[in-house]
Amino acid sequence: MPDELKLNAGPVTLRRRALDAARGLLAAGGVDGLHLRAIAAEVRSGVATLYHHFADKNALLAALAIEGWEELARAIEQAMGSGKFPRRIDAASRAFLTFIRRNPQLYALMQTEQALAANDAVRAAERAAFAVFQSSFEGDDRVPPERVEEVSLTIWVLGRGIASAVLMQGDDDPGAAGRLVAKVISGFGFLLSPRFAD
Amino acid sequence: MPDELKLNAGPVTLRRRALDAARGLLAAGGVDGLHLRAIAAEVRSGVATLYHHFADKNALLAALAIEGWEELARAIEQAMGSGKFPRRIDAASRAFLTFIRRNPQLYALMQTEQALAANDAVRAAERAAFAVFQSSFEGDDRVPPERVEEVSLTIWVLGRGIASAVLMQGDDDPGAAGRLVAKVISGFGFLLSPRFAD
DNA sequence: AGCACTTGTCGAACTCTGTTCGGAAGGTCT
DNA sequence: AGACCTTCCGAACAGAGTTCGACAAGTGCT
Repeated sequence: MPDELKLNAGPVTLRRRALDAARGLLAAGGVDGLHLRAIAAEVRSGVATLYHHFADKNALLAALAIEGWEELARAIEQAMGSGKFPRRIDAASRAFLTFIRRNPQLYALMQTEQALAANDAVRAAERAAFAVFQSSFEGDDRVPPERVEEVSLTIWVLGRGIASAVLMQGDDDPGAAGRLVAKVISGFGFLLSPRFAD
Repeated sequence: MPDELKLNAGPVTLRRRALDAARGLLAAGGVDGLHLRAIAAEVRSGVATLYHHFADKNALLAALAIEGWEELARAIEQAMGSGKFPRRIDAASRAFLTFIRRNPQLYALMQTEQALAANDAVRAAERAAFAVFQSSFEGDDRVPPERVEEVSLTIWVLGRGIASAVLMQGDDDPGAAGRLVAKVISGFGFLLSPRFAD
């Protein structure tokens, strides 16, 4: 994680360091490889100390997920403003896929950790990220305002599916993930084109 | 699980009973609530005994997932042959969504359990199920043969995304899942229609 | 200064998992 | 009868999250 991506300013508390360490361990070993004792060792504290900064392990994972959604939202926002794509939805979608490719384990946590499904704060952060994504359709004359929600939701959900499929692929073939994404995008493009006459 | 859905014939071995018990516990409490001791208690055996029928817990989960993919493949096949929909892809998609709605926890295991990502047998079962799904496009004149793979993959992945989104929703609002699915399908339909001019 | 209270810290212990070990019971060959 | 294999199990082990009780350092009040 380069410094310029860290918008987590403020004092470097133990909580902050623990979250950073957890993020590193998460990227290295996935959720299953993320243990409190390892985090504690990384920040040179006792395990019990972590419980003074997080209610329990789920709270720590939730904090991680929330920061993930916020980061994704910022990435989408920034991509939309960059003007590199003629259509903002294309920039937003690309930012989404880039985030997944760069933070697969973090995104897996954000998306599939059942223990976070009941966490209101996490879901609020996800809704906020989706709202940013949805805003990429503003001013797009191809979809009328009353359709924007369902259309953006469809693409958002397709993105979730792509992430899910990519994550489930083994790491044996490094190019497999890229080819899979390319196929899906190509297939989607065909379905959107007039060649597909319903 | 009604009896007519059980195509797991053969002798009622302990392995078979353990899998059935596991499936019940899975549906009740999710993967996180599935413990070997609970399974052992359910089939009235010792925990160690389970290790004579499964190499470890992952092997048991893998067996569960494989049966899930096989069951999904059968459901899709059956739906395509029923003729209730004019287009076979519609029947197949419907069967997919029905399976997810009826077996959310099992599908979550099949789709997102990282421990199964490296299991070849599970992934082969998934590929087989996808092959059945893909066959629903045979004879569909809207998509040329060379496009069938990527188009069916796109819809398959969209289904994964829907499942993922539904599973992440809390259980607080029972109708939320249905509304979400409806929105996505509606949005997808709009994108496919000529009204969406790219 | 003295005292109470809060905060941050930690080692040790507890519970609950998956897992392994050694042995017992029962069948099937030679 | 003896050797072997399969199936079974209680007990113990190791590794996770979690809780407990205590200690140190600061802060505010008298």
